[in-house]
Amino acid sequence: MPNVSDDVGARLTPAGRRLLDAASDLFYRRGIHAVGVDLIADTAGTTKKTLYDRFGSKDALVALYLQRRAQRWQAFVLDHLARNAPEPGLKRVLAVFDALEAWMDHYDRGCGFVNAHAEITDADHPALPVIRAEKHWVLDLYTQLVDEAGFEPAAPLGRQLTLVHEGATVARTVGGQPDALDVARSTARTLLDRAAG
Amino acid sequence: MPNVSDDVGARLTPAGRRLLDAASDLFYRRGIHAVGVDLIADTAGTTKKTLYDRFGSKDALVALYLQRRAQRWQAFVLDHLARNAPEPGLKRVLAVFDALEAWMDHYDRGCGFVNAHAEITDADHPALPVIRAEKHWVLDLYTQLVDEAGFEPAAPLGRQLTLVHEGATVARTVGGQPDALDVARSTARTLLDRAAG
DNA sequence: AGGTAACCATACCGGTTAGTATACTGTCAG
DNA sequence: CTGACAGTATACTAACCGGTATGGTTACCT
Repeated sequence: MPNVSDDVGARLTPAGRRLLDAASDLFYRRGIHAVGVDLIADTAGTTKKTLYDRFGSKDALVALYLQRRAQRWQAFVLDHLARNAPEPGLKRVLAVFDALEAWMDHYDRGCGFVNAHAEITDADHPALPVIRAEKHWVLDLYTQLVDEAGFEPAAPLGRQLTLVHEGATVARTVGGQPDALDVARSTARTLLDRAAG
Repeated sequence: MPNVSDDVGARLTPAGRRLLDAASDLFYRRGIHAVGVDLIADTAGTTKKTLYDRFGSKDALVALYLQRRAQRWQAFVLDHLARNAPEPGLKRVLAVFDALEAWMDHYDRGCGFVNAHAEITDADHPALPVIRAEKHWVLDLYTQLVDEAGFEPAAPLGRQLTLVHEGATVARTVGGQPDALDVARSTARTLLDRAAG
């Protein structure tokens, strides 16, 4: 079952929170390599000293940025499902695509995890497990929702819907197709319809 | 109709060719921001002077890298189709996913265009039109193949298959699912089956 | 013979990179 | 009272960034 733990930034000091907020915004909008620690410290209204006292390294800060982003994204989806489609079934599965569309209305630079993965080449980077975990969470979410909706076996259908989900994200941002999520929903409906038939 | 023009690097001088070769490999494997012009020149066994004499700027070199990558990818797909599924029909549509899988056997860092898009934030960057064009080419390819296979209307089905295509690329690399293309093929088969029914 | 394109080598420019060092101020708890 | 913690401010390192400048050497073309 998808689970969302406590907020990553909950135990941070005020300056630490400002740093993580500034870094998150800058990393997502301008990329990781393009944003230096000096800019992060200046934007947060503090100093590099405090940044390294709190987070130890830029890589750790990057990992924390993605960890908190994953938590917020997951909480957003679960909240959307609870509000709009609380009962198991086909409608609840399709509501994930609505949640993705609503999420992307606030973020126009695509998937922060895919983007981070593009910039990280070091196999030991602490952000890599976070990225993998987020992708796994989406797969598990679809698989579980499909299972709860009564489809059997659920795993293959969950994997198919995950492809559509990721493809829609790329098509909308990189491909420049504003209505990519309409296509995704129609695709998902067809796949679910077929599996039910 | 998908078209592939002459090789981008055809008119380059020997040193220019070495520079573009080195830059292409480095940009794809390590990312754009992480690779400096000094490293490119050293790897190519030449100097920065020659790099700027030939290409004018790093941005222009990036655009050329993506342009040539798009040409090679497109030629690879069309060649694969001509060899393995020369006749219009369902098999020819599905063969694109085989081509994608074969292509990705050589490249383990995902879609170079999605990765480049993640690093480029300047709206005036000369590489952006190249990225858009590549994504558009894939969409046109699927739409045309579906049309030639007799599906009507072809456009919606082409868009659906494009989502599956992009999603499989992300799932295989970022998601760490080695068999993502098996899922993509089964998904595509279902969608085509459904549209034919 | 003279021009030109291609190339190599080196040095330089101002600015930025991640990360560390030093020194000082405030607050709060034992 | 004292030590620990959070913070600010500034300076510093050594390396790297994209881009430019200077100067010289081939080779080919007219």
